[in-house]
Amino acid sequence: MERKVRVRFAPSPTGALHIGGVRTALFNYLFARQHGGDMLLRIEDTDSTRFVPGAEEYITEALAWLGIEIDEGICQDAPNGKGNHGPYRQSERREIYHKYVDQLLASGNAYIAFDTPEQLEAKRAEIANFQYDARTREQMVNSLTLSKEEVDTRIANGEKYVVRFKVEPNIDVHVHDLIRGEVVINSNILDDKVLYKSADDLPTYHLANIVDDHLMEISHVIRGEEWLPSAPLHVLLYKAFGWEESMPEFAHLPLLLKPDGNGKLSKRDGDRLGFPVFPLEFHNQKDGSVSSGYREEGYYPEAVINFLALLGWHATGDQEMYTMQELIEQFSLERVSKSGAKFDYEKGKWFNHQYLQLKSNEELAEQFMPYLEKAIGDGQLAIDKAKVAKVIGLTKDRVNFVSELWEQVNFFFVAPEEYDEKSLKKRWKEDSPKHMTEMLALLEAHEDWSAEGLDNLIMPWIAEKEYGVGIVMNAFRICLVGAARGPHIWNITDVLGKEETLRRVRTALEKLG
RNA sequence: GGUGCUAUCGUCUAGUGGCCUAGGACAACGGCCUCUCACGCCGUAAACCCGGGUUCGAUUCCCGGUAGCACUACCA
Repeated sequence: MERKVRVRFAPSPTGALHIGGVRTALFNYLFARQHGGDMLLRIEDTDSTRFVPGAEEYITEALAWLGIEIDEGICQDAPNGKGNHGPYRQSERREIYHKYVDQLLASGNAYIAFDTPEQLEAKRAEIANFQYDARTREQMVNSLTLSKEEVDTRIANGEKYVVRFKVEPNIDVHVHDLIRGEVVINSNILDDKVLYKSADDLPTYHLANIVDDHLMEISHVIRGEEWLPSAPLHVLLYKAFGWEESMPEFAHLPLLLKPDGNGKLSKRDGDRLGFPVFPLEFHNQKDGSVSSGYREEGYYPEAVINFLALLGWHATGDQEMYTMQELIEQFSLERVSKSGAKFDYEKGKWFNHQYLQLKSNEELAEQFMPYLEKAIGDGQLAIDKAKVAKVIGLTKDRVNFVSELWEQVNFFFVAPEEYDEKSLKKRWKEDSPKHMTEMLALLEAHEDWSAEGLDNLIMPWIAEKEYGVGIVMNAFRICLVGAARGPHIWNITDVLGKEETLRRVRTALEKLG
C-alpha cells in the first residue's frame, strides 16, 4: 500500500494520438503529480502490421506541447527512453517476453497452439459463438491434444504457432476498480487469449502489458473503459505469474463519445462535424492523409487541458477554469464519472476564448504577426508592433482564436475598398453625404485629435444641428471601417490618426456620393 | 447472440435520504449597455429513463425493465 505511485501511458504508434488518449494521458499525469509519483511513457508496438512511421514522435511532441511531462520512458528529450526499467519500446523487449512466456508454459498456465487462421475461421463458421476455451481446446490442434514429440517436430519444422493462456473455467474473477468498485466476471466467458505469436516473435498486448507493468513497477493502471472487459484476464495473468501481491490498482475511465448520435468519438466525426480529434496536425506517412490538430487550429494547450479535464471529471464546486497546477491539486479518481462523455466542441472554443483573454496584448501581437504579414503582404513597411498590440487590446474580447483577429482589425491597417451592403442599406442614409461633408470640414479645422477632443467637437455639433447621433456616427463608421462594426469610434480615429481618417472620409464621399 | 459498464437540463456536470420549488458552465432565447458589431452583465426556457421495493421521507439505497455504450481478433 505504501509503494510509490508509478503510472504509465502506453499508446500504440498506429497513427496520431486520439484526443481520448490525450485525456487518458492527462489523468495519469495528474494522478502521478498529485502523489509525487512517476509518469512513464511506454510504446506498445507489438503489432508490427499496424505500425505508422512518425507516430511515436507525434505522441511525444503532442504531450510536450500540452505540458504533460514524462518522467521515465520515451519522451521528446529522450527518444530512446530514460530511466532504469527500459527498454520502453515493446518491440525491443523480445527476450524479456520469451522468458515469461516460457514461465507460463512451464507452469502449465499456457500452451502452444498450431491452429491456422483458416482452421479457426472454419471452427467459427461451424460452431455458433465459438470460443477457444476449456470447452473447445480439446478439439483443437495444440500441445494439449498433440504428443510432445509431435509438438517438437512441428516447431522444429518451422511451423507457425501461438501460445495461448489456459484459462481455468468457472471461477469468479474479481477486479477492483477505483472508479467502478468491484467488478466480478466468470472466467467461462473468457477465451484462451493468444499471448505470443511465433510468426513475428512478439507477444500480444495482454502479455506484454502485464509483464511490463510488473517489471516497471506500475502501481496504478489508469486506462480507457474499453479495457474493462479484459481486466479479468489481466488479473488472471498476474495470478498465473505469482504477482498478485504487487498487482496494480485499476481505474477504467469513461469513454469520449460522439457529439451527436451514439458511439465512441472517432476521427471521422471530427471530419464530419468540422473539429480536430487530434492534438497536433498529423501527416500520415502511410496514406498521405492530413488530419487537423488543436494546435494548428489555434488552441492554447492550457485550454485543451482544461477542456479535457472536465470531460469525465469534476470537482465538488462550480469552478470551470483550472490551471494544470490546480488540476494536480484537486484531481481524484473517485470523482471521475462512470458514464461516457459526449464531446462538446463548442465548450472547447469557449475555453480558448477565456485563455486568450488572459494573454497580454504584446503576447497576442507576437502570435498574430504571421497572420498579419500574410494578410498585408511583404511589400508593406515594417509593421509597428505597438500599434498591433494596441488594436488587439481593442478587439481581443470578440475572438476565440488569434486567427480570427485579422477580420476584427483589418481596417486599422487597410482602408476599406468596398462597403458592406447591409450596413450601407441600414446606416448610410440620404443625408449621410451631407453630414460627412460637414463633419469633414469640422475635422479638418480641428487640432485636438484626442477622444475627448473629438467627442467635444462632434457631439455638440450633432446636437445643435439635430442630426441624431446614430445616423451621423454610423455613417462616419462606414467611412472608416467599411461596415457597421468594430470598437468605439474614437478608438478607431485615434489609431488611424487625423490624416488617414480624413482621407477615408473623402474616399467614401467619392465612392458613395 | 453473450458478458460487462452506465443512466440528472440539448451538452459537460453538482448532488451521496430531508438543505432540491434540483445548483453551475457551454449552447439557445430575451433584456441591459451602446454610434455599430461584438464582449460583458442580467434574466428566461430546459433534466432526476420507467416500474416496483426499503423508509416517516427517495434524484440519492435495493430489485426488475428499458436504453446507451464497450468488449467479444494471432489489434491495441
